[in-house]
Parts: sequence; C-alpha cells; structure tokens
Amino acid sequence: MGGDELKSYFEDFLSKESFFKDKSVLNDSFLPDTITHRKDQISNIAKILAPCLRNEKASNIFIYGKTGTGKTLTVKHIGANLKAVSAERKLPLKFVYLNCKLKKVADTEYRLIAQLAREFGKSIPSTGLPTDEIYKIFFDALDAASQTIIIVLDEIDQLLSKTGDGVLYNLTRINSELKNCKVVLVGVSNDLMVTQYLDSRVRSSLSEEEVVFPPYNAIQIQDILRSRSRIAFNENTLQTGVVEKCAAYAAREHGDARRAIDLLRVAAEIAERAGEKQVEISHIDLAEEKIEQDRMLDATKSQPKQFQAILFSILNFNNEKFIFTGEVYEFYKKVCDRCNLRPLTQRRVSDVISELDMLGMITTRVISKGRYGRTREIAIATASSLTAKMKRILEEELELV
DNA sequence: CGAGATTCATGTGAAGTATACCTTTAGGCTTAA
DNA sequence: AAGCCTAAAGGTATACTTCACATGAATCTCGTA
Repeated sequence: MGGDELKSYFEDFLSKESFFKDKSVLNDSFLPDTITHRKDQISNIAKILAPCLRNEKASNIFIYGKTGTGKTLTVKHIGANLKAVSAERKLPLKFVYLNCKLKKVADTEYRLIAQLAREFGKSIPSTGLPTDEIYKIFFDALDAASQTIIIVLDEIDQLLSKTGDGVLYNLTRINSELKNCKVVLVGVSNDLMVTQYLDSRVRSSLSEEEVVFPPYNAIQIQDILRSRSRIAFNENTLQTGVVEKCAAYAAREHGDARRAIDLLRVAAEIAERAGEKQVEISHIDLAEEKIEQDRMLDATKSQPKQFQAILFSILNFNNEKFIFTGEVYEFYKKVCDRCNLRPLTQRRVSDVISELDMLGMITTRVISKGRYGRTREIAIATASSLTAKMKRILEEELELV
C-alpha cells in the first residue's frame, strides 16, 4: 500500500463504526456484575461461606462441573463480593484463588504451597527448600493474624492426578494446626469422579458441602450471549440468528459457555476485519475453525523442545491410521539427531506422550496386540490441514530444514 | 477343538542420578576502635 | 573485635534415567473328544 492508499485505508477504517463497544466483555477474564442462570449455585455457596464474615469456620466446599459452566466465574464473583464487604467493614477475611493447572506455578505439592505462601507476601524460591519448610512458612504466614482465609483451588483434578492427595490431606489439617485463623478450602473440579481417588479422610473433610454446576442448555447460553453482547457490541452488529447459532454450537459440546463467547468474539473480529457491515452466520463457522487452529498452534509453539520433537515424530505418521509408541520412538531418535537434541529414554517418551494426550493434542489408548505385545495406540486429534501447519511450526522451532 | 500356557512390546512403578538452586557456615578481608 | 563478603558444604525439588516387574490378548501347545 502506498502512502495515500494507506491513509485512505485508515480513514476509511475510522469512518466505519466499530462493532465493538467494549470488547473486554467477551474475554475470559471478564467478570460480569450478574451471572446468568447460576442463582441457585451462587446463593448456595454464599450461604455456606457467609459465616466467614463473622470469623466463624465455614464448611469446606467441593464444586463440580464441566468446563464453561461458570464455576470459576461464580467463585471469583463471590470472592470479589466477600472481599468488598469485608474491606468495607474491616473484617479479617482473605480470599485466595489459585489455578492448579498452570504449569510451573501450581502443579506440584511444593509449587502449590509455595504459590499460596507468595499470596501472603512471602518470597519463596522456586526450588531448594524442603517441602516441610515451605509448609512451615506458609502456616506461619497464615497464623500471623487472627483471620479467616478462603482458599480456592481451581482445576484441582489436574493436581490430584499428578501428585496424589497428600497436599490436600495436609491442607485439610491446617485448622487443627493453627491457633489464630480458620481456613476454608474450596475445591473446583471438572471431573465428577475425582473424589473416588481421594483418601476417605480427605474426601469427607473436603466435601463437607458439594455444589454441582450442570451444563447450560442452548436457551441459557443464548441468554448469556445476549446479556454480554448488549455491553460488548454496538446496536445491529449481529445478524439475527448469530447468537442462536453460537449457542447451538456450544450446547452441542456439553454446554460450554466460554466456548460460545469465544466463538462470538472471534466471529465478530473476522467480520470486522473482512469489512462486513454485520456479523453473519457464516462467520461463526470460520471462527470455530480459527479458534481450534489458534489453540493448537499456540499449544504447539509453547511446548518444550523435547515435547515438540516427540509431537513432530507423531505427526510425521499422519498418513497412517494407527501409530505405536515404538515407531514414534525410532523416528524421534532420528529427529533428535537432526536437531542436536539429546534423546530421552523410551520410558520418559512414554510419559511425554501421555502428557500430550492430557493436553488434548493427540488421543491415545493402551491396547494389547496379543502376541505382538502391548502398546499405546496414538491418533492425531486434528484435521490434516492443521497438522501440516503444526509440522511447519515444529520444523521451524526445532530448526530442522 | 478348547483350555491353559506362552509370548511380545511396552506400560508402569520404584528407586537412583544429574542439575539447578537454596541456606548455612567457615574463612578471609576490611574497618573502626 | 566486629562486620561484611565469598565460597564451599550440605541439603532439596524436579526432570530424567535405570531397573524390574506387570499387562493382556493373539498365538501356541497339548490333552481330550
């Protein structure tokens, strides 16, 4: 574009009214003032936690629900209100939210407790201290003042599957250890089955109260989308049927409202960039594709080198219907050779493959081929056009030519 | 022909190792009395 | 002598390796009909 052309493009851009009034409303991190269709859950949790305001010990809570059913949102919402009230009245109440899924932040016992201690202003090194010491620092930090503390552990299932329930056992015992303050634990989980893996003491202590978040149905998602789009968009931005379609797509996948909102936002971005007057239904399909792609490509880029090499090895077999660990490992060794990476052992590669499965980048299951042994059957979870893009990124990242 | 033994390839658990990082401690140097 | 800095010693978590055993259905074996 030449200077004049560019200028007129920008002028043209400005003359068009933007679709968005307030785009942040459609972001994951946005906290609406009111949460649609979650009255029961909110009042339930609020009732359970309310005694905290009087500095009494409230029950621990376990919250279940699939992704995008508003668990995190609800908990944060209640937390914000509790904070507001307690700040106003100068009550000794603290609310801590922690997501256990964040890699390198809270995915092991040590890191979880360290992170919690940091929330209380302690500085904890990333490694080097005994875990007992970390507990001690954390407990001291808690007990420093007479107060009630609500600790929310989001996506707790991730933590449990990786490190077992030892952490939770220790946390549930806090109250008997500490003199001055009371701690309420709120566990949030996507997996309804998790409590089965818990030690019975932990289970009974942690799930003194349980709250279930059922999936939204399509109508409810529509309501959510409408209430958000009223704030997010200017009038007449959405073609009729757009909200319905987004809702339908999301409802198809176990009523994931976050997905519906993402879909709407991305569809609008696509439409705006394409210079359309309105967001049309066709943009939603494009959006769905784009979201999936971005998610996978970002995940691909952000993996550690070894993971990338292994993923690349797997993708290399994308023409074959079934891929087995042995084949992948053989190829992986060659890849390592080509990009100067020290090959990991097959043992470790096996674990990495499981982790990639957990990340949803591939699908695996362990099968027995009878006489021909036992292995993991690996399937690539994405469309072939996308795997091609992923491979290109990996080649770049691994400096393969 | 069918029940039970065998087999293969690799899953999986436990224990050991390398690395990076932490605190403590001892020694050495500087400084002030 | 007291204070401060540095480096070594001793300790830990984490990622990875090593070792060893577990798995489970296709295939083989062998007694029986």
